[in-house]
Amino acid sequence: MEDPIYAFWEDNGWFRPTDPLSRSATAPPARGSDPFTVIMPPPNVTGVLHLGHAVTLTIEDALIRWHRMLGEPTLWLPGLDHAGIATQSVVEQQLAREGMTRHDLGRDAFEERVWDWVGVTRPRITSQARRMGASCDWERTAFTLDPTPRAAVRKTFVDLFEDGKIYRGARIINWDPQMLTALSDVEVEYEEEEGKLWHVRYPFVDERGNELEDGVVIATTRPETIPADVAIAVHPDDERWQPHLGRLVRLPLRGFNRLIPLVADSAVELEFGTGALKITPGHDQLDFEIGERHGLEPIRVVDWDGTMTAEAGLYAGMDREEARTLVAQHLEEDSYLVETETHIHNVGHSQRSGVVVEPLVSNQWFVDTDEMAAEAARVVREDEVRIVPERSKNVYLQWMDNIRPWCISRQLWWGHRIPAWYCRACDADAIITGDDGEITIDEDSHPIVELEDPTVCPRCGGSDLVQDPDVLDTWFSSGLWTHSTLGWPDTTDDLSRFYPSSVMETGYDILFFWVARMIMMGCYNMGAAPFHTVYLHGLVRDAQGRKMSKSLDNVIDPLEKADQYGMDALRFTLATGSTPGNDMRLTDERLEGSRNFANKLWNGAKFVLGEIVSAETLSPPDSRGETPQAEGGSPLEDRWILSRLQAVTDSVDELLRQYQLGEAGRQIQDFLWGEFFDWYVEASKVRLRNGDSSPLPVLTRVLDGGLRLLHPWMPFVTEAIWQQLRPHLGDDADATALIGARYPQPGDATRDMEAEQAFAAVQEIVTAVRQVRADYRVQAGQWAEAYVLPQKEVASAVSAAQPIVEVLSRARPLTIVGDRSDAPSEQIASAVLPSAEIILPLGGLIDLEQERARLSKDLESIAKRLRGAEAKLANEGFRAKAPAEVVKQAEELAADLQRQQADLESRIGALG
RNA sequence: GGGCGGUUAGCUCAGUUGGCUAGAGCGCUGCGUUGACAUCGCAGAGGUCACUGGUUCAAGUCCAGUAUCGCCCA
Repeated sequence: MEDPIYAFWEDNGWFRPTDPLSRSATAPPARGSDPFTVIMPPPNVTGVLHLGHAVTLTIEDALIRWHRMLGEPTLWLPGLDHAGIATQSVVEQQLAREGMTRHDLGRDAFEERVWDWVGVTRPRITSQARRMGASCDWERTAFTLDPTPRAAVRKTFVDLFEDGKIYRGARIINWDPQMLTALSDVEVEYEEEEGKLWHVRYPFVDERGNELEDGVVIATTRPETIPADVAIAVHPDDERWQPHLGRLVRLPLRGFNRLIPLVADSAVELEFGTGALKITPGHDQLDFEIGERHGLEPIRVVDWDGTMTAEAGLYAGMDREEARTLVAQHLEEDSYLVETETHIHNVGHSQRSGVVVEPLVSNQWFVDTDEMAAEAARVVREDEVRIVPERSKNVYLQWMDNIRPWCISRQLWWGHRIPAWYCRACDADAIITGDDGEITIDEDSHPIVELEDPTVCPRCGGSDLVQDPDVLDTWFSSGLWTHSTLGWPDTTDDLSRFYPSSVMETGYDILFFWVARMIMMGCYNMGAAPFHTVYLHGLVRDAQGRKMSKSLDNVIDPLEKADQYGMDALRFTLATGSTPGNDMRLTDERLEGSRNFANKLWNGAKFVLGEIVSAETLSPPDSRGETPQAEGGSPLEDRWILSRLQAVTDSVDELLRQYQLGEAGRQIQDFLWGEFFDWYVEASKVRLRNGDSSPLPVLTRVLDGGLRLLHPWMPFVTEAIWQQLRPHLGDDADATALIGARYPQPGDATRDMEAEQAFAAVQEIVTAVRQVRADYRVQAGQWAEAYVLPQKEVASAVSAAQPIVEVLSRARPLTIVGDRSDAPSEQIASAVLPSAEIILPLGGLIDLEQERARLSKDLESIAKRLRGAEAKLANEGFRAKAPAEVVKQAEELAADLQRQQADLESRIGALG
């Protein structure tokens, strides 16, 4: 059922931003009206659709469909991300199965191989999005490696370079020894692990270099980096070491005779370990900074692949872990190890490969983000960009305010190649060719960065140029996504029309990776923040609340669930399962519930449609009346349901404006199931069975309204039903498809509070009669005589609704009386309600004791509530300070309860 | 160490300007195949809203603190 409907929408052009007034998809785009625009977070091109995507697509599609139905030109722009490191590693794994590495293929052949793979995966991921029902404009689909996004990357890089914000240099970076690439700070995930803290004594030496008995004891978690130590640092306020500052200590490791100074630096934590810190600028960010302050050159002892370098002396060639153990053993044997304690510390792991990240000094490209971050913080702080949920604003601002330079170069082959060239003549020494023929660029080089590929060196005029071998961090191009997809750096119609977009909807887990970068780069390139609102959804977890992961084998495939329960059910479950920013658990039970709702809707609609069709075979459509309005003379249930439709319409509008999609969806469900099907449809049958077709316009109208309201959540089933309903809508058929029909609006009708109150009394009476029947085990199919004594306010409405009360409560004959003496008083079961008293003469079924117990129980609860109400009214403060309306309500309630209490007491008294 | 979030019925969760007897779905109990629907209907049981204190006429809701679980950042 789903695929043909999707094709029907797409073929008719509904996914394009269209003229809101025409309600036909083929009209030219409207220029005047403000569009509603969402740029879709581009899925990884080699990935498969997972639940994170499913949530994104569900929420964005709901927002888009809502705005489309509001008549705004809507653009939802889809795309795909080349996902450098992820895609490259997938293809490298394929090669590994063939017994090859990328180096066997060479760079160009490897890239071709990846493109081949992308050719396979690209259609897969988009067809999965289509299955979800995503009503995005496929004609505008963008890919991060398309010409326009490429040009955007090039232009941004050049601008930032010329601005002095992009530079190349040797800095300490996070190195992934498995993927063999640098990472940015946010790509490192910290995990608490139990490790050891080794306390090591570094002995002082005398003038001749002889080792002395005393020394400085430091605490370290990484003894294998001792060969890279260049100093010992203590806090300047640490009085223990004041007299010793500047003295030398000896590196306490076999094969080393290095003497290093004792320096003071306020970055040293007095409380941690022994208060003294070994300084290893080559393998620690903090030490690197301390080293720079004291003019200490870093030494690199851990190599790119995680083994020890030649600088590590006799430990060279060993793995990091192996060296650690051996160094510790040697320190102990040589009596430099003072103490070993277990220690919980945070260890950084590569987000991609999971291996322990090695901080090391490397030549990389960086973006100095300080100025961009200041602006990106400002637009959020001053609410030019609003973040939902509000609390995420603080998280964002805290990150922006403490931003550090962003390492953007990656030692990969798949991605945007860094647009920098080097002259073989000028930079002969800096261009180093490795054994494999691949080059690396040393620090002392002179990159040529221009908008067009350079052909000659601007300094020497030489034409032998080589391009930087690295590629850019994928998030660099993702950061431009809000405008590169619309044509930037060209000035296109789309760019002027759709930038900035309306809402950026994505998971909170990529707030820093992506949202932050988009705001920085959008402000930088476009001079305006890229969207007005950021909506962050939570993570989908499994039934136990665990994060889904391949290693836990608890990954739920959204499409498999859609096969099982239907796409509408999956979407409804995801959309109503959480509130903004909060995680949700996906369970089969909840999916079943949503499926049941879709099924209920289908069956209910089947009934309504059946009635309409059979009535029309008897009388032609022309003879039917106008669109029903809730008029005074209409039957109570008609007035009630039309008013309730308006009530839920008002509420849904308000909720959607506040991005409360979940609550809005639940309310629509409650309305359709709990009010329309459970009450109105059942009530309508009374007249229909009597050959009176007057409920049909109301059934039609309310079903139509309900389908419209629900469409953004359950597009397929609502469209399928609406297509059947449309021929019967007359003037209300305002579009050829529900996807383009007008969304119900506040102000479409006025509420009829009188009808709502009166029908509430009817519901109360019916429920009470059913309850008494159930208590006395009256056979479900059997009619039972009943009397109703309604309160004055609702008496006429209840009388008018008598046939309905009769059928719904299966009470016949049902007598409505004005006085208790008009009803029987023997062998009766009774109930006292706020709106009425009911009496069922059940004859032999009545058990006096049971009846006494029933009424006493009711009395007890009424009495309890009355005491509460009276206590409230007795409070002088309440009368004085509460709003008059609230006091009045309380008084009415107390009076009501008093009456009920008295009635119950007299009922019990009458039992003897 | 800093910040954020959760703690409401057996389970999963709603409850956003403080004002009804705190709701829903699932599960549970009883009845039921009444001409849309058993993927259903009707009725019912079930909660001192984590704890302590405060503000207020009034607190699940606001404030402070505690406990506990989780997340982010350092």
